[in-house]
Amino acid sequence: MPEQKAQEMLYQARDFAEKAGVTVRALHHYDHLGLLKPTRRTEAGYRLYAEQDFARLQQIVTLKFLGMSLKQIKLLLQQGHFDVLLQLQIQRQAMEEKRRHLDRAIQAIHGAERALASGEKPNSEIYKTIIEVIEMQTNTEWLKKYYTEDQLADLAKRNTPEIMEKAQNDWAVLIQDVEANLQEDPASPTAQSLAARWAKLVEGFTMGSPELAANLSSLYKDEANWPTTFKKLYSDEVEAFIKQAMAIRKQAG
Amino acid sequence: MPEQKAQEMLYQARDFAEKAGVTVRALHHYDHLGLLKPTRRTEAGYRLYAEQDFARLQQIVTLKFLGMSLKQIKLLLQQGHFDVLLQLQIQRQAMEEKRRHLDRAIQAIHGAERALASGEKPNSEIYKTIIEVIEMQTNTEWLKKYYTEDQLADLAKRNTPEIMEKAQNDWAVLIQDVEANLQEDPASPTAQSLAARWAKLVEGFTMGSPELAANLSSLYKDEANWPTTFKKLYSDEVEAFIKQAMAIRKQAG
DNA sequence: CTAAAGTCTGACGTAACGTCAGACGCAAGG
DNA sequence: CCTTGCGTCTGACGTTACGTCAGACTTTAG
Repeated sequence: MPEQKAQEMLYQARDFAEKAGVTVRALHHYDHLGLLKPTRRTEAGYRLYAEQDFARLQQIVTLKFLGMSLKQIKLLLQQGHFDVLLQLQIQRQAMEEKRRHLDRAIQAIHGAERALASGEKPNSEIYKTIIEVIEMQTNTEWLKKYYTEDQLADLAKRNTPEIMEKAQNDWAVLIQDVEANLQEDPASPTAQSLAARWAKLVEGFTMGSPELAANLSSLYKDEANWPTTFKKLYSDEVEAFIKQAMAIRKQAG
Repeated sequence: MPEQKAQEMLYQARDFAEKAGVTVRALHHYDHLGLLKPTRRTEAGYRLYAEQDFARLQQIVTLKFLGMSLKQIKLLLQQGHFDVLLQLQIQRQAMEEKRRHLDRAIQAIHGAERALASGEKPNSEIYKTIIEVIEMQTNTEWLKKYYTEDQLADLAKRNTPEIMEKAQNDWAVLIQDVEANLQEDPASPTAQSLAARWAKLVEGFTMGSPELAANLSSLYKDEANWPTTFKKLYSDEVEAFIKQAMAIRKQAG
């Protein structure tokens, strides 16, 4: 229950905490760190927070959402905002690196799930399979069988690591979506929309170059020689479904 | 230096650690936790690791890469692999959530950077601006001015949160790339490739629907009424450049 | 034999609170 | 006036995965 004190609106710990979506214990903690001291205390020592405290708490919560440590936050808030932006940019770069790590881990699990689900690997080799997937992510030697050095260099220049990893994820999401819609008619709008996304991803990789498209095609035909973990990026059902949908798309298109 | 002991190859702490890319201290720690005990000890108490220990250490490192805690790893390794896959899937979901959080934070910083760089907001309002960006991510009320409920519902159904966030990021990356190539001739291959990516993203949003494309266009024309943080997703220079490149693209294509 | 390196076992420090525990404050009912 | 019940306060320990000493050995090269 908020307290009316003359002109000022004061909040007790619990109300104040709820208003900002944090716990009372967190308030204690911030107080302890000198990060946010309540405006006033009652004689008995109860913390009383005012509106201005709320603004500060907002900033703290926000910066925490952005991944900053309380120590950094304290520094930023006490030394004013003359380099907050720079700090944020540094912070962003750190987070982008974390995201790359997460992406690789997620992809690795996805890859292992597929390899094990396809039954080509026994469940007992789960660890080996995961390690293979992880190594495949950083080792692209095998691609040289299908592309010239020039083409790979060109791809590498155009596709930064971030874009590559995002593309991998795009594929994973799309394949999931397709799998969830295998019962659809390949001519249906849903299927056609999936086909459109598929075409878009392929084009995103070849970037309109017919040579690349040709090599990509030869790569896919040579399934027998792929590294084990690349096998079964998608199931035969998915392949068949997309093939049909694409045929209809071309006809319509 | 590895020790030759009859038929067995034994490694001392440091060599073993380096072989696996961890620190000696980490080995102590794992030993302490009972996660990885060395095969043997010398009389003086020096740890000696064998090949079989290496396999186990590999698994530990791998699962750690996948974001598991040592406690979880210990459980998994001791109870055999009969539900490792399930654990991995659970783990993946947790990581995907972390990824979403990271994405939102990164986008928020990006958004604030743009808003501040464009000079429409004074640097002193940096916190307010960030909060606005974060709120805009979860509040799409303003879009209703341009799309019908039906269209928004349709978009929401087709574009899961993950896809939306990824798309936002796609745009950010592309815009960065364009900015880095403003000095190019809009007819150059580089520029045309950027234009292709641009068109692809637009199509990814409208999914081929002419109504959506029309609404998107009207949204962009009504720049004056966008929420502040949506302003200047890209600079006027970028807009002009892409306009030219797209014109040439249409002509050529 | 000595100095330089490597190893061992504690033990404290880190980040951001969660979770008691023990003591006190405050308003309402008996 | 006293008792409940609920809220708050101040420690203080627990958590995670080691990093970083510190003090005492062991091993090895010269």
